[in-house]
Amino acid sequence: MGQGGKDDAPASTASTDAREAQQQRILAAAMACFARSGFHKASMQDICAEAGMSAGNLYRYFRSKEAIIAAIAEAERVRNAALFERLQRAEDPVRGLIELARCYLREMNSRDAPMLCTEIIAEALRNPEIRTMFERNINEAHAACAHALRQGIAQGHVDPNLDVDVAVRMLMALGDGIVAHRVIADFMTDDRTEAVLEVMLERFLRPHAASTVVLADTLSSQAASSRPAAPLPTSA
Amino acid sequence: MGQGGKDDAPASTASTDAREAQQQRILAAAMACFARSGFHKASMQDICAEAGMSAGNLYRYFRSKEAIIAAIAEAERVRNAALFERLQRAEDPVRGLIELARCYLREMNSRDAPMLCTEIIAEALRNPEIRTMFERNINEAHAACAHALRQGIAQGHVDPNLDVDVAVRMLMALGDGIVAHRVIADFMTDDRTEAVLEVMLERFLRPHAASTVVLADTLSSQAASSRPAAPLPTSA
DNA sequence: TGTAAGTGAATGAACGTTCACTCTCATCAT
DNA sequence: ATGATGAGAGTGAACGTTCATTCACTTACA
Repeated sequence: MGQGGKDDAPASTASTDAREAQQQRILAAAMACFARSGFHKASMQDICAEAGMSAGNLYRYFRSKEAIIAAIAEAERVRNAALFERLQRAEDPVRGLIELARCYLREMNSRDAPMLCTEIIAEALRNPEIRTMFERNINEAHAACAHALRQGIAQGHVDPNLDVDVAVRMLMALGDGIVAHRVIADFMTDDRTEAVLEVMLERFLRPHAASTVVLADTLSSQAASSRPAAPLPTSA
Repeated sequence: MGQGGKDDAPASTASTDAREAQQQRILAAAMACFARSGFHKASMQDICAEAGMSAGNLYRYFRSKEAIIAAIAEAERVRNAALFERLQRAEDPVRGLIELARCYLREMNSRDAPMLCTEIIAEALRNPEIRTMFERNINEAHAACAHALRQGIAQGHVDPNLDVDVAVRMLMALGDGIVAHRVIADFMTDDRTEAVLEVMLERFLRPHAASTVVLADTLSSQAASSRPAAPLPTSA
């Protein structure tokens, strides 16, 4: 990312670069193994073999298996931040979300990525330490999408009757679910999936002519007026 | 399901009933353990302890850990069949799907059920044997929903421009995703989630006044005319 | 008394992690 | 030039645990 030059930074980076390169090698190997077998079934020996490295040496770069998972979480967070930055720059938040979904699906097109993503979710649900590692990622995604939606409401691009926080979580749930189902349902090609997804988001989010009255309960009206009840979880 | 009477079937069921009761006890214990720890981390000893039973005795009822998982898959399949039967009897398929989603969310309201559900999906993505066990469930769900949607299209309740197979998979993905996210996002109460979900399904599935032109590509038109390209997966 | 139900210690394999060790190579007094 | 030095890179056998599964055994009932 940062220092591109060769002889610019004088000292203390010559060996640090090599160290980070090794860490990256281990991370890539671990992601492949975790995707293939899950956090529990993938053994450190598997990761060592995938990284072409002995066990003893691997432990010089990561304190434990858990530390590797934490590093994966951080890498994912950084990668996602780029997606959300593009969303914030979008004129129309709905189009921005559709474009974000497109990019996300493209990134999740490999064989490994969707499996790792689903494994992370499953493990986060039950293991508090893993959940803590990825909670920041989820909260940042939620905050970015919710901000985009509220901005869209203010501009008239988005239905003001929507329960923003729940709607955002629904979209995140949809994304995670699609990523998983695409592994099983091979007829969900990029083209077909993106087309249906675009229709879904447009219809769901856009303002409606007050015909479908089902909305506007006490719940959603309260969410539209002031700050909603629970912008981010962790409390009651 | 079947034999309800007490003295109807004469022989060979007196001890068979006790055997099935034990199997159910083991299954319930296993589901709790799998939900708590995942398929790999939950040990047979854990399941034995949860079921109040020794290891040797448990193996008299299930040949292996995998056999327990297969039995869980079958139990889920039977339970889901009841939901889909109600869907088929619904006059308006959209309302039927909304009602199905409501029931599904209610069933997934416990602490364990969503975790087990997500664990199943994660494991099905990578383990071919587990995938085979649950593939029938997924295909039956897909078939039931797709049939309902096509019926709804014929009756004018559902947008005929929808790519039915992809749309169905999207709804299944949404359901699975919501179930998982509700564990993390405690603000997704039953009320708020059901309200937003109803809006989403209504807007997504209902026929539209041809204003949002985004649909009607070559893909979705082909899916609307005859049998779609891939009603069920497994092939190219 | 025979058959099904139930026990729990034992088994070998595999797990995450550690540790005593070798190898590589820049440094520097000689 | 040379060879001693020592720190970091890398190795792989070994550790104590835990795993799924088995089996010789006891208990309960018909």
